[in-house]
Amino acid sequence: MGELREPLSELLKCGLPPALEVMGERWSFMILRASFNGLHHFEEFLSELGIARNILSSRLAKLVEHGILKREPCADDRRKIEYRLTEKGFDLLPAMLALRQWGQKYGAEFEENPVLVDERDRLPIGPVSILAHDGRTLTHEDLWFTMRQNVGKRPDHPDFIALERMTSGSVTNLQETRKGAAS
Amino acid sequence: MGELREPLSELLKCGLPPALEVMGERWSFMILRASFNGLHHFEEFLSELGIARNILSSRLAKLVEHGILKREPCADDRRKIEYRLTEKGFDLLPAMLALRQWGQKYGAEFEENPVLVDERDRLPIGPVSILAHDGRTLTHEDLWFTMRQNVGKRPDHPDFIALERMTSGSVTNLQETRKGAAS
DNA sequence: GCGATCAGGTTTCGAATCAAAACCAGTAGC
DNA sequence: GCTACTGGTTTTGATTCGAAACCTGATCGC
Repeated sequence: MGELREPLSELLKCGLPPALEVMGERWSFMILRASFNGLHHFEEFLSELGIARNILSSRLAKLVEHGILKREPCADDRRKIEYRLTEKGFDLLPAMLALRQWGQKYGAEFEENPVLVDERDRLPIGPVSILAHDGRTLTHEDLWFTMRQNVGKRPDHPDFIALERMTSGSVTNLQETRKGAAS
Repeated sequence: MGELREPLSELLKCGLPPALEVMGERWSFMILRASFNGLHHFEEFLSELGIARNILSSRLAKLVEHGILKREPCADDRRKIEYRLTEKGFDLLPAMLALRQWGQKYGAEFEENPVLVDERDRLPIGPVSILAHDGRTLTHEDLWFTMRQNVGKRPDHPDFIALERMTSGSVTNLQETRKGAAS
């Protein structure tokens, strides 16, 4: 990703802070992982994760509040509550897997077992990847930032060069360029 | 992912806990994001992120300790210290982007600007994806768990059916099967 | 029906973590 | 040698975490 930068003033203005508000807290990802593994009940999470009771209670409440899990009383036994992933929750799978694969690559001394496979051919899945719009896989060296109105413009475009060389000082100019182009 | 489960006893035995040991702490992902954006110095992180001084200090130390950033004194001004991403740090990009895209999709009311593009055609990147070994993109509905020695076996294999129907009680049996097959 | 048990919580209280502010130690510039 | 800058540490209070005890509404056994 070279020396390019996002405008520093916009560092907080991206999807990361809202994502971290829920998933940045301790145990959130572990609870999510347990959910992906088919756990649905309070006491299951409690005994499998080794989390404290009150913390589990407040985490589940927060995950429900943010629409990642849904909470519904069991039909057959009304003492029980079912916690199930919503679509929004399932959408966290790439993030969870990417983190897990990274931890496996660098942190773990053991082999995972069982292993996640593609249902179709039952072969292990590949690494979670960053894709171009046409499906090529990209690395950090293939990525650049550009202002929205310059998407698709060739790198010899003046705004582009400005962006590649972006420093703290050049940000203001670029912001002005943006406003000018928009009006 | 249906009703299948990983053996519950192995819930803790995966890449997630080691990954969360570093990246699960508050600010770790924000510091990482700032690093991807070309910030290298203590005071830069401090003023851009709005993090407390002592916390930043201990987070940077931890990220360095875990080999995600490297810490080296500046050649020209020995008051300054440079924090730079290592290869291990760059490998967190898919996880960070997946989280960020999720936050953008569900949490943010604003459009991101600037936007991440593919260097080659300057078009915005696609979503971070789970890939099969042959490059097809997979959703959670395409994924199954299977024991390592059953990789590639057709779904009509007896162990496979056991796995698809896996419940808390059937885990023990499967573990026995595994041991039997290994010996 | 009634006591025992179970699921899913709250409450309480000590320990660890976070955050704001003040202080400190090497450079660097002049 | 004086001052400012960079990258810390220390101190102190607020927040969060965690273990254990307690509570409330089903369900079960009889």
